[in-house]
Amino acid sequence: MFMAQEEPGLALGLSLGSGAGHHHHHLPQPKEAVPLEPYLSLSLAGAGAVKREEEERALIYCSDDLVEGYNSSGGGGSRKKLRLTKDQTALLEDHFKEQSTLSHKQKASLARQLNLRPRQVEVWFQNRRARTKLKQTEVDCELLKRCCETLTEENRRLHRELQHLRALHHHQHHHPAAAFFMPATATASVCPSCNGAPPAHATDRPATKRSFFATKSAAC
DNA sequence: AAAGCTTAAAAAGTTACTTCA
DNA sequence: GTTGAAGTAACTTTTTAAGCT
Repeated sequence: MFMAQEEPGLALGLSLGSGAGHHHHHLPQPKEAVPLEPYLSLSLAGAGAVKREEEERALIYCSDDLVEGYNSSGGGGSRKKLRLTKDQTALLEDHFKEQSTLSHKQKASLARQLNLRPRQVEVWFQNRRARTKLKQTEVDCELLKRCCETLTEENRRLHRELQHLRALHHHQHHHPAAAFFMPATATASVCPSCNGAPPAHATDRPATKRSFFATKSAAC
């Protein structure tokens, strides 16, 4: 289903009517109200050259945004992109650490603090969640790779041991007295990487996507 | 109770822009 | 100055979950 986005131009028209009230979850609700004041980036005391440059960038973006919008579909102008300042990102990160999703109230409050639109805060959180997930997937992937390497090596070792035992068996068959000198090489009975734990699939139903890595990391 | 519809929110996927080596 | 890769803000589409009829 297509969801209408919050267009800056549209927001200007709508923002006169409704305030940023709290809405009930999953009930039809009006478009989120957007503050009328210009969206300026954070300006903090003692800003250095780099910071001033960042702020200027955000300022240019924001004023354009108010005047003509930034959607690439509009008026031939290309979509402009804001780079959030370090302070803005830091505050967003702080909130993300506490909670990876936001209520309407939290979003509005954070947007006010940062002088951003609620939509920008929302997008930042969406992207941040995606980055977190991607990073976790990479970690999981690395874990599985290592697990695979360990098991491959173990498999090789067991094959060698099996060959050795077969050779011994053959030797004993032809020279029964040699059994007294059999070395104690037959040691492996449990996968060392699983540390004796019963395999997850022995008792569980097929793992869901979400639970798969949880069981995997416990075993390997 | 079950089925189908509607809605908002989140996830997934994509585009466009910036920065840096 | 140019180029390509990486990072990310902003966007679109798809999926999910909940409420209602």
